[in-house]
Amino acid sequence: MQASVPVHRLRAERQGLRGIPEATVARLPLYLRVLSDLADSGVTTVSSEELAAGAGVTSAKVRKDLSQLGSYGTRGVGYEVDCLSEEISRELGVTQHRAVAIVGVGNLGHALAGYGGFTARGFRIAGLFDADPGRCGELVAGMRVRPMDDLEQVVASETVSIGVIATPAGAAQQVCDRLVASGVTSVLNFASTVLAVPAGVDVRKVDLAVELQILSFHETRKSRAAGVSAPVAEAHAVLTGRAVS
Amino acid sequence: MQASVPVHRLRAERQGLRGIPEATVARLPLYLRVLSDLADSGVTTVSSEELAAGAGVTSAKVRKDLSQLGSYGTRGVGYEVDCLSEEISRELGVTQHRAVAIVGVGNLGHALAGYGGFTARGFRIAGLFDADPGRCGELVAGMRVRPMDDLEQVVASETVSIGVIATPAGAAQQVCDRLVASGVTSVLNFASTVLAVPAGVDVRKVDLAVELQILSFHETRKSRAAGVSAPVAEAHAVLTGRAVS
DNA sequence: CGCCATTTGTGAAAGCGTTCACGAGCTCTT
DNA sequence: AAGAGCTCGTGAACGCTTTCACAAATGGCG
Repeated sequence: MQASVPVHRLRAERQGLRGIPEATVARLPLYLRVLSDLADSGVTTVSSEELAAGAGVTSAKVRKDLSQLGSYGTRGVGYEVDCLSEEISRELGVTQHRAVAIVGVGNLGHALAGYGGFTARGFRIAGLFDADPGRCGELVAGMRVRPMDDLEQVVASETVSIGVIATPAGAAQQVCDRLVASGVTSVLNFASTVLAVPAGVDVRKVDLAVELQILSFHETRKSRAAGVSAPVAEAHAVLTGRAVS
Repeated sequence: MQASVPVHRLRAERQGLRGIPEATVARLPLYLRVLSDLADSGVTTVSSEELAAGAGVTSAKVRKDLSQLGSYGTRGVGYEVDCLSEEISRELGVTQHRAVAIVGVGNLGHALAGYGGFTARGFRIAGLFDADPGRCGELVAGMRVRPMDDLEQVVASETVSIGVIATPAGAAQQVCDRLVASGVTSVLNFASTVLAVPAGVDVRKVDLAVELQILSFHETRKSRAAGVSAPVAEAHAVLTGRAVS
């Protein structure tokens, strides 16, 4: 029952051809945002040090990350903003505007639909769906909420590749199954449930309560430390410089 | 400018006394949720295997994680649900209901205020704040939106330790500074900016656009693999079995 | 009571990710 | 043209995380 499937060949393939480490992939969007801001400011070149400062990481990390994509920097000068930006966008696949379906138009679904960051970063909301018939037809962020019955048709016709689940936890798995069955191969899950998906489908989970609990842990650590010894609190501060998810 | 502050003593302290690894801390909330569900179902004991299935991790991880808190399991039997649940809650510091301040009551702020998961997991919303005077006084999730001027007073009188930033990126740093100056030592940042904070303050960042971009990367990887060679796609599928954040 | 099935707890090993340190290469100045 | 100064790219070292494998401990059963 241990599911120790061939973990061997995995790395062989990953490192072998075009193998970019997960940790690097998670930081590429950060660099991309900084580059966008720089481009808007008219800056044409940027050093790894500056890029690092903007993204909240170390310059060594920036250089190593970018070296994974190839050599797009110039020694003694830095990176060309436009060129690098384009390169990262291409690697992330955000040049082709991907279609996204949002399921569940409650509080969170509303927020997601109205969130400008999605469209600004190369994503297009192909549809909003809700199981509640009373909510269907409602206008949210300029789009009409559709019934769940339309899901399959929209996913297919709009070639939706990413599904966002913003439903209550109880409905999440069922919704996920329908998304996957319709052809969605990536899921962003806001419900506090672990989703079971077939191989080949990616799931990322965002749980707000978890984030708060992690912060809470460090809070209690800080108060404890304060009552015991000062250097602990100090050392802790250093640790928490990185604010990655 | 490199900020290579004493990274030495850090681990010395972390491992030394009550040093729980970050990776473990990030999973404790997952276990806690599963335990809550089990308790609601009337289950009294649980094995590492079951707990692992519920949390979407491996059983080895569960055992190693829980062993960090001490020995709360019984060999041959498993863990006692109530006992373990209490132990984790205590370690995370969610037994004492922490006060949270939410700044920025736009789309996202609304969603956060109305999100039941916060109060259900031991957090209390001490106040909603917005810079827009037109929005102040408005009722959101049964609470009145307060002007930013009230921030310091509320943080102090309600002993708010966690601040949630749901403002536009432009205002985030300024809001963060005010929160920290008022005494907040943990920040959950939804704005797509890197926040500068003094030592001793924790920041966690949640960026929805980043999550989508990471998924987009894997999508392009999948399509590329499909067009190039089959085994790559297969290996990738194995990789993505884990759906952790 | 002794054995067997079960499951925890944990060293040891392997895998990743980060940091360090420095050579390589570019630009500019003299 | 040569040297100085800067910054990228990268192998090597280090530390954290995960995985593996198994001894230790428990409960049940004959």
